[in-house]
Amino acid sequence: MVPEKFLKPYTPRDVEPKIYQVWEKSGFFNPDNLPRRHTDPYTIIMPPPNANGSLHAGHAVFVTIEDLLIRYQRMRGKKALWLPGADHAGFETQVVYEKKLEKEGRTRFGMDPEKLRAEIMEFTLANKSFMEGQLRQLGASCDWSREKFTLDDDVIDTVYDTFEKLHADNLVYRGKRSVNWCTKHQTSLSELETSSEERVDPLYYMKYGPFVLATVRPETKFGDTALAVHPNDPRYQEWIGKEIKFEGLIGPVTLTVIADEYVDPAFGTGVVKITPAHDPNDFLVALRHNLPIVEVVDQYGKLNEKCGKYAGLKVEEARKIIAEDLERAGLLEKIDPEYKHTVKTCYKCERVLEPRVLPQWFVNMKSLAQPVIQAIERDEITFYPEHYKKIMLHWLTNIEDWNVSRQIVWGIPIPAWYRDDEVRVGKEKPEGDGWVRETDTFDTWFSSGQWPFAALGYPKSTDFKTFYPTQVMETAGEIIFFWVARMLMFGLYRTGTLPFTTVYLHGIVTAKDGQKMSKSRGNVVSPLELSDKYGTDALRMALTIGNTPGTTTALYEDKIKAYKLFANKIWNITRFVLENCEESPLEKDVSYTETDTGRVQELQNLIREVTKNIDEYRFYMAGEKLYHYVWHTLADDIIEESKPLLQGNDLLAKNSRKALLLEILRTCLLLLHPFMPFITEEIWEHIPVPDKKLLMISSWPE
RNA sequence: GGGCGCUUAGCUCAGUUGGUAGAGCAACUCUUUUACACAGAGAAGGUCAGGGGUUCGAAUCCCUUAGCGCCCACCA
Repeated sequence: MVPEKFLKPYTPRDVEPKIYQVWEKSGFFNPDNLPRRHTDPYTIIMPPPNANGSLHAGHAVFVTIEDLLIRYQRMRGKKALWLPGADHAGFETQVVYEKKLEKEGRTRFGMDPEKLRAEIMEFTLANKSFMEGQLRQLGASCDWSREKFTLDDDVIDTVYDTFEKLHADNLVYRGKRSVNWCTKHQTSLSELETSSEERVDPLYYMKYGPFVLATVRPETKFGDTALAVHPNDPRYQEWIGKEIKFEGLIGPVTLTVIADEYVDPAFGTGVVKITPAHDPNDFLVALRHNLPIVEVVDQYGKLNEKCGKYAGLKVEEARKIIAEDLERAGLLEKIDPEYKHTVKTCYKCERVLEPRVLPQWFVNMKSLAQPVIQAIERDEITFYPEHYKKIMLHWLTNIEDWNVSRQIVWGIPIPAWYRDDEVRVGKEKPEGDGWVRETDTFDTWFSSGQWPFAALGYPKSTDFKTFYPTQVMETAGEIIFFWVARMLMFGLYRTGTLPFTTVYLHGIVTAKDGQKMSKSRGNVVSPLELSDKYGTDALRMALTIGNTPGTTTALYEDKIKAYKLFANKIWNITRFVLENCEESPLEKDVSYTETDTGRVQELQNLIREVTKNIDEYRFYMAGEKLYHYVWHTLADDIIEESKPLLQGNDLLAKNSRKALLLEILRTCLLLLHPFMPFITEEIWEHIPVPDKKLLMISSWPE
């Protein structure tokens, strides 16, 4: 009897949640529970989604690809572990939460840090559990029993150990450096967390005593601590080392003229005012020449008390007013009104960042990068797509020290203590009185960068010994520097072994018009809604086929609809096979006709091609081949030619064909399972299979 | 200022080491034949951005031009 459900179109809603429960109850997501044949470990560490909202299309891509890999390897007999996680996502989450506070008419500033932290924790944990449900809906066959959160105690301990080791190795230091400060978010940011924006601003030529010099920021002049010229500039030789005195806007000014290679004689007049507190280049000059650092812009982007009557003005207002006053005082020679330059902005709020000199923690990256550069040059890491190798090498080669201090509460507190001029690193308060704990937290990527070994319980756990290094890191190309590069460096630094040897980078998912999905454009599609509407299998196929590594992929409903039809096609093929082959003898008792032998060979070619394509990370091609075979070979040709055979009188041909149809269907389900796990498992339950077990742990066809 | 990617059928994109151009969707014609109308059969559609070169042969390799997009970069 053909089950009644096959007489109706396929309805994913009735099937998917039920099937996921079957899988989860089976325990086979946990590699420890897999049958004995699963010996060699195969590990993927899931990029932990930020627990501050819903899963988006990009998450659906990683679930699709990583689940495909894991299911494939599990079927091939690997001891497959896909380790799920959730990321507290420091600054990102804090920004999301601040927006929520704003909507409620509240603000984080002035809030008790402990209370704020507790509130964000509650928010994050709620999102985390919500997202876990969504990952299940997308069919993720990950081992929930091993799920990690980036704020788990053991993870924090590992992060602290790394920090202490870096400190002991002189690879981390606390120093006053020029950092990128966001006046809205009230924190410093790393170089990667900045964007740049091209601007057209006036370039002011100001008179400084005997000199004229060009600047776009006249408002920082009160923080000047020197003037600089190029050491070989013939125009200014006599001034080098001399002091100049002149009357400024708020009183007399005395500045020494220094010589530094940094000055470009061809720009402006060849004379630069050095304002170390508010310009990163000037800061470096100040370090070389031991210049004082005078802060005149405060943390809110306002001029401070050192600016006389201009105190309290915002930078932008001050600039205009000061330019006018300079003009009136005859101190402005000219203005170039259309000077093109770029400014650094906060990648979250797009406000112009203020360079500020603050005591912060920095990681010396050059020595961490060096061994990774060598490993990449020796091709110990394979990148998909290939050209990321070059991009990675370029970035690692030009890497700078990394500011890991953030002035936000939502993060792992930096384990450091201060007393007068003393600095101690460690989780516990040092002996003695007067120690004050650091209030800054780590850049979230500092801990994320340690995720592969931290999540596996380095150094003591057996999981670490069994599952590290992992096989492949699959993630978004846009976080290659933020995350992938740091994992390689920290992984090698802490464990002596690269955390993975294959990096697969998928591209951004866009809307059909190729535009990036964003709330403001209103073109965001929710993968969960699409899954509800068309089924997860269809969504996953749409995200697999036509999706090549490193390039953007357009996701739109028509495409998903096509794969919903494909699911239905498989459903109806099954119905045909069940209706016709119920009393089929087993293959071993049947000898195939010549035609059917040809069909078996054709099927074997398919197996070979699909296997090869998956092994070589061409999932889109494997998926397309399967789609094409199932629809246009199996359904259109084989089933059509079977009809007269099955109704005819040639018993040998009939039995051969029945056995063939069943074999093809079984093989297709096996091959399709990593792509469309739900419908294949559901059908598997209803067709005759010798020694049947769950499809998810059945053997991949050879 | 460097670096990278893309440009193939109306739309979205494949095309693995060079061997007579592919898929899905859309549009067209026919067909309700007991797996499926969430279907089938058939036809149509491209000088593979332009130009040059290597080769017996190039969408595929090299050079070049143009358009689009991205990343990196401390010049006031």
